[in-house]
Amino acid sequence: MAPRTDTKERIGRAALALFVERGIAETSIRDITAAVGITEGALYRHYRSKEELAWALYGESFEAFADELARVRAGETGFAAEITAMVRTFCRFFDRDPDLFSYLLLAQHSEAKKVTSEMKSPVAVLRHCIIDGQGRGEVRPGDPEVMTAMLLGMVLQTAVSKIYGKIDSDLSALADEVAKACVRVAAV
Amino acid sequence: MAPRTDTKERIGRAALALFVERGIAETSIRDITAAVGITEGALYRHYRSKEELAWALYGESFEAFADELARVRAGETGFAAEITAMVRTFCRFFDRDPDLFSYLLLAQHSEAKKVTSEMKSPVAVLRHCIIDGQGRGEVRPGDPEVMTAMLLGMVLQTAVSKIYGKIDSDLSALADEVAKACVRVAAV
Amino acid sequence: MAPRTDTKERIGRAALALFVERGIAETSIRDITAAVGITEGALYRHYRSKEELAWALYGESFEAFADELARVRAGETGFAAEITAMVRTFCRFFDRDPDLFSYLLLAQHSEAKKVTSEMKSPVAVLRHCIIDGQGRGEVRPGDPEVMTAMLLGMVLQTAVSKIYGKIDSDLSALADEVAKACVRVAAV
Amino acid sequence: MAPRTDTKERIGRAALALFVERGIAETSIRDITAAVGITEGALYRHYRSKEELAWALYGESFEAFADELARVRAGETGFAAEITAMVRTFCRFFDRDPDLFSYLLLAQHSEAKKVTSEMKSPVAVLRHCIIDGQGRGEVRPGDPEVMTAMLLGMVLQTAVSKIYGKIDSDLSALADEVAKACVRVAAV
DNA sequence: AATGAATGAGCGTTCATTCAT
DNA sequence: AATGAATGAACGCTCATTCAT
Repeated sequence: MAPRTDTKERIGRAALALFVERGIAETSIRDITAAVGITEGALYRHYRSKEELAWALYGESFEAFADELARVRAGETGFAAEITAMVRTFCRFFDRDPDLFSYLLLAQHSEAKKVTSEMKSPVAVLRHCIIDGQGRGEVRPGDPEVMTAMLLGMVLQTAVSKIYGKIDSDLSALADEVAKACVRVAAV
Repeated sequence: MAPRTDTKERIGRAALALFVERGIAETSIRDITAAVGITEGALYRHYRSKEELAWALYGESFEAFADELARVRAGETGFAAEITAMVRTFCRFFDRDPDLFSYLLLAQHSEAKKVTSEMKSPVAVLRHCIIDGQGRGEVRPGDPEVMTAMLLGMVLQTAVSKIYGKIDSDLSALADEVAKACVRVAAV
Repeated sequence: MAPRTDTKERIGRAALALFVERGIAETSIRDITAAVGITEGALYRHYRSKEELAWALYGESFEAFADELARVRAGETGFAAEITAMVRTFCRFFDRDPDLFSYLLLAQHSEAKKVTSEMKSPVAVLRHCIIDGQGRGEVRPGDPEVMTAMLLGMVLQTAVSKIYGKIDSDLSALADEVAKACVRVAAV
Repeated sequence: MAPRTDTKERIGRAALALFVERGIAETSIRDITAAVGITEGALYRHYRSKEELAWALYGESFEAFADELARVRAGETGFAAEITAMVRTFCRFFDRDPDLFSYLLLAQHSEAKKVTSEMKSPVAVLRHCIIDGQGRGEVRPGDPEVMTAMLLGMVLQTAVSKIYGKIDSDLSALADEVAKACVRVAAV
């Protein structure tokens, strides 16, 4: 069952890096396979199309991250503790694999449309945290969608600034600062 | 001096709508000219290339919005009043021209790289507001870049949620809620 | 309304010759455009796809020939006279444009499936001739489909033999011989 | 000496069915091996190339059928008896294995060119039958190639009509009708 | 200003075939 | 015998752009 080669993974990593650097549409199959050191036809043994490749990279990480986020949240009690742990998880994810995080950000405009309602979503985990917090009276009332957007925005835009080189430190070093800001925004 | 026709503007509007709907790379010159009702060659009388078209749409609005934001900020005194007025301006801009706002958001990954330091930038206006607020002791100390990212993120991600249909109300109706959240995050 | 160039026609002639010589699938767009002396992209201004090109070449001639055949038949009275005139028309068509005739023969396996029931068909003209002849008692009774196949086969296979170089003379020179054979097969 | 598996035969049958259904060029090695349930490389243990496969399928049956036809003809005396027996043989062949018969018909345009003069050919058997009939004064004089084409056309086009579903009955049920038509065409 | 035919380069993809395992 | 990853060449097609009219 173990694959005989790691070509599929090498294609995935090369594609990820190029997609982030240039954009998906601006990256050709030839670019990817040249980076891996294989010919174009070889890619199609591992991915049926460029679209499937772009989606596989997105969907797999998207759900894996949603799982991790849900697990982390389940280990905490109370809104403040939950959101803090989740922000730390976002930041650690970014620091560990900036390309992958950037791709998830970048691909929002193309791949996010293909996310089905059955799929686990990091945003849904955050939204549930907020809704449950509202239910317990820990989070300000109001449209949870708006609160979700605001907290998410704080985290993601910080990551964007880091990507663009405007922020020097690791995101993990800023995690508690961002988490506290989230609490100030959301807590009653 | 008056243009004999409004073809250039019609190209701009059609391109904007298509760029937002499908993405820049996924929109062809043919798509645009077909939408306008002219032939492909005609576009090149008005824009020298697709790249120039995409950039003109971005850069012009980008600077115009920065100007408006700076003007609005200048009409207020104190961080809370300034940020509130600016958030309202963001929201009004979105409600007035969602396509244009979306384009500015979407084109971040491609066009934003071409923004020169001499150009006026909405983000710079926000950053100066924060730095000045810190100078007056109204805004929490710390890396202003991080605070800028957080406030910007709250506004932009709310707009993204609106674009994706997760939020029903006008953004303007949410402006004060978002502005207050910004104050909670930033104020000492 | 007159076309400014004859490129579309030149593409059609070149494609026809190559399709007949090598087969449709074995002829590439590059083969065709190289034969015409244009680049590949230029072809697509005149035909939307290779499939449309292959079909246009088939369908147009198919219906035009059906029309001619019907007209010729209408000018005669009685089965023998009708079939004789029609066989002559087949033969004259072949001699005038062997490539086109061959293409109609060759494309039977691919293009004929796309013929809709609303389209005029040479075979239908022949079948009606036979059915009407049976109605007047001039043609042997029996499944008209079988009789149609037999008469058609005599004409077409003679053309095939001519294409393969087994027959030297013009097909028109053989028309009356084939027509008489048809009468012997079909007449009561 | 006995083959350990029947893979080669299974490849041949699958290829035949697909070639007839879609055409040779439109059928890929993958299509064939997927239908058989083996991988692509495995096919090359049995056939050296796609071309050889297509040709083997054609040539073997072509000569085998020529043999059968010659044998059947040898069992009869006189043109009418010979042609009748041969037409019956054609029809029985069709009814027994329509895919194979169709393939022989379809591959005329590609494979027939590779038939060498040393090979036995069904058409040659028919032509000899006609020439000998002419020699005995039983068959009308004239270019035997034309007569061969006409008789062959009657049989083959009837088969084509059957393939296309225009004729319902078994071809064998029509054999005597076609044979009599052949006699009317050819006999003095 | 606008047309529309044409260019030339590049795209995503498929294919028959090879070969180490 | 069979696997399946890989090759290398070709394919149909689209694109941004140019230019004679």
